[in-house]
Amino acid sequence: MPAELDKFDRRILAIVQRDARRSAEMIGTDIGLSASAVQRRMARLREDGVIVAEVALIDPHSVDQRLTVIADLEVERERPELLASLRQWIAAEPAIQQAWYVTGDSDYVLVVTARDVGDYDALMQRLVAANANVKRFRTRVALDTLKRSLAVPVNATPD
Amino acid sequence: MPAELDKFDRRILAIVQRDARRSAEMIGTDIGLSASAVQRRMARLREDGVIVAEVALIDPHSVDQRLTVIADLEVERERPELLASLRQWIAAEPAIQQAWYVTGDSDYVLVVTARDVGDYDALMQRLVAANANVKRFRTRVALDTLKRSLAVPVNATPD
DNA sequence: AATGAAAGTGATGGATA
DNA sequence: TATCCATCACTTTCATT
Repeated sequence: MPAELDKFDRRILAIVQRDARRSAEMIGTDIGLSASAVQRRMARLREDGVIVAEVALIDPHSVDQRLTVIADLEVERERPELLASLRQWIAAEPAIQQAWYVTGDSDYVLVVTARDVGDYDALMQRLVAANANVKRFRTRVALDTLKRSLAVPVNATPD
Repeated sequence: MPAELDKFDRRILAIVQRDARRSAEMIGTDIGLSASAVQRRMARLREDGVIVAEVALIDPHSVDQRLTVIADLEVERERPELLASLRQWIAAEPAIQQAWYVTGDSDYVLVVTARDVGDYDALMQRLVAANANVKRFRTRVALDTLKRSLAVPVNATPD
């Protein structure tokens, strides 16, 4: 399960998590491996779940999603049976991009995308109406997005 | 610049932001278009910057990044000349996946990935040492990641 | 202007040594 | 692992609507 990753695997990961369209041949010349060796490794990395998915990143503005909001949810800890349904609600809502259960006074942190404040407000009203255990939430509007990625440091030169 | 997206474009986006490896032919049969039409549209969506990138998503655990932290930074507003260097510092730091300038009492929200608490602590000490305008920060450790994506709702059936 | 079909190019994923 | 080769996917061209 904790797949052993060597130097080559890590270099492949470093490349494809920036550009998944790059051909195996180009990656191979970059890292000093043949194209088929790169392909084999990528197949194994997918198989092992190291590469979870390959996705296109869309500019939110181009699809009229101009607003990003960080929402902190505070929930009633006394009703654990409602937590599962809150989690399902979050999972099913496309406007919620990311969600963590966190330490500190507010229990969940959400990253929400919306057309405008009205759209966001409607979403949060639906969230509160559908989840009785949400005590309150705090809204922080992103005035500027400095960085937006899910890339992870892979330490490409350990060997 | 605000590219006009029709029903087909939106359906393509809905698909490729979940799976960028899907062939143009399969997408075409799904949405009722030929493979070459799909390819042409995808080329245009890339050209217009609607598709920003196509990337592989890596499981953080498989590369020993077990910790995700939401860090709220509070900075001195009085020294705008230091803000630019803070932004550069954030941009250059691979452990910081996402960063927003937000409304509310803490000015920046960061999503940070790290091996463990020691790794995270060292990062934040470097951040504070390198950026004199950072007054304080708050750390919230993600105990559970419910959702992790940059997918955006595309409203695939407006027409 | 955008489509679908067909031809040409290039990448991929096997088998083999 | 690298090389070879057949297959698949992508890109361009072109005739059509």
